Amino acid sequence: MTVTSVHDPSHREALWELEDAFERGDLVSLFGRCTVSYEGRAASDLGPGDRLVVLKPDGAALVHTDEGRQPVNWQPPGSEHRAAVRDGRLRVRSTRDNPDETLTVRFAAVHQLSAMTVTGGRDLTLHGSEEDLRTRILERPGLVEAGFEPRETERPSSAGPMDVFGVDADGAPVVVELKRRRVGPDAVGQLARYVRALREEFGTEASDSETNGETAGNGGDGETDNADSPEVRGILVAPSVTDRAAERLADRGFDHVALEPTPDE
Amino acid sequence: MTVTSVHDPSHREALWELEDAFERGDLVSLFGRCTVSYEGRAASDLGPGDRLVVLKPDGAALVHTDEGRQPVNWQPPGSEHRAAVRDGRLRVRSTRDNPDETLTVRFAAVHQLSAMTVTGGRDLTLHGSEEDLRTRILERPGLVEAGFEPRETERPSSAGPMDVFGVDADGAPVVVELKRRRVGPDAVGQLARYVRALREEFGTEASDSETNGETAGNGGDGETDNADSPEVRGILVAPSVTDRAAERLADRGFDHVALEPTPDE
DNA sequence: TGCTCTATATCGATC
DNA sequence: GATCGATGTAGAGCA
Repeated sequence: MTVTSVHDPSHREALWELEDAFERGDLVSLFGRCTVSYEGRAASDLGPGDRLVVLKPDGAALVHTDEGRQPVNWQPPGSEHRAAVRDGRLRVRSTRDNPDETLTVRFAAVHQLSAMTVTGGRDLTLHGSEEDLRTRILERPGLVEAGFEPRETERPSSAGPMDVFGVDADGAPVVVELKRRRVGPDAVGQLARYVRALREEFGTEASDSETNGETAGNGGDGETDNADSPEVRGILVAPSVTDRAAERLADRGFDHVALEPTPDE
Repeated sequence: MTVTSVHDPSHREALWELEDAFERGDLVSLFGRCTVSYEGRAASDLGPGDRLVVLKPDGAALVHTDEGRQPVNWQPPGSEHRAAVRDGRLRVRSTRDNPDETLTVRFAAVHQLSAMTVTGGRDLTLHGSEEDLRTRILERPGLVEAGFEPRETERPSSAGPMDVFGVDADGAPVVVELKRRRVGPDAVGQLARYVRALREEFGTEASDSETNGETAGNGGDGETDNADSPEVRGILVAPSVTDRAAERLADRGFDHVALEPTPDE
């Protein structure tokens, strides 16, 4: 059997089991009444109470109460677990460097200790991510716009790599920013940086009159020195946008295409 | 004992224990070989392997492998846990609405099931940097205000102990409330309670026109001799404050001093 | 409820 | 190692 389990062990018993489990590289689950203290980038203290402590062989440590998705305290992978008995009580300590951080759990009582040697897959296949959205657009560019032709993904620019770069039906360059979910104004800012970078790269001659029928009356106030519609277009592809984001899109003359990462059924 | 624990239970046995644990509002830890699937904003599948499943009475569900700080799959608080035996195997499902999401864990074998009735505190005091902030201020009172003199820390009052108590250049009493990070209106309320308590304690003439007296014009810097200014001053020391908090500070005639818990480099 | 911002964010890719 | 961007981010504050 790959699982060892002790109920209401003494502190010293718990220590033995813990050390064995560390040795074996087991995944440890520890129920008990304890206090927790953390010192590092910040610091925290947690008074006595019942908690679940998880110790992973990769160095991760988690302290969970009965509430919340997040652990109340934790240590990331790469930390080092040590256990000891101090003043007759089990103490579990997880430390790491850079930054120097220490998590200490002091047990008043250990209710249950279980350790499992883990076998089997740990690779998750996730669908519906931004990666899926990119794939979907590259396979069916018409979803973005009739006549859109993707030319490059992760195309570098002075503002960093853009998600998709291509040309529209008129041959005008298009920057496409992909978001897998509803977005706020920050995404518009990101798109704007790419577009600005490309305009600078292309020299930004003001030849224009692309007659973008859908750009809702690009008012004269927003742009710094581009009096006419931009040579480089920006399209934000996301399931939806916030009101504020829509305003900023309109200000800059960008378009929004409503698209989910995966087709709806 | 508040902990129940079963080793290598049958699927039906595990089901009973799980249902009892849900009924009691226990925190559940479940070791076993299982597959996991998730459907919602995205979708994912995880093949057979040994994992630790945590089920919380607030609806949170976590699936952990032996690696990483993050659960490989999860459900946030507010979800609903259900357990059943299908095809002779234990199935745990956690669902929520808005968005509609379902997490399903199908067990090939349950190695260990533990459930604990949780008692005790769950409130974490993230104090560390505030301690640093206090130290920093005590060592360099001028950071708060020119001429400020700390007199006492954790000075007791009817509203509880205040972070720092002192006097300003004019000898007026000052309550300093420390926060290690950006704060909202609640911190202003806390500061106000301390100030009110001190005013009562000092028997200060009831110039409690604090709500309408001097509003914004007072704050600033040259509070050398404001006849209207309250006898007891309040200063909130925090890296930054929300807009709402700033309004309340102004309303009460308190000051905000922007200060990080630790010096910036 | 929805929106915005912060986090001991975590995590991966890239330079 | 440092920085940048995505995340089923989670969680708090605020309208």
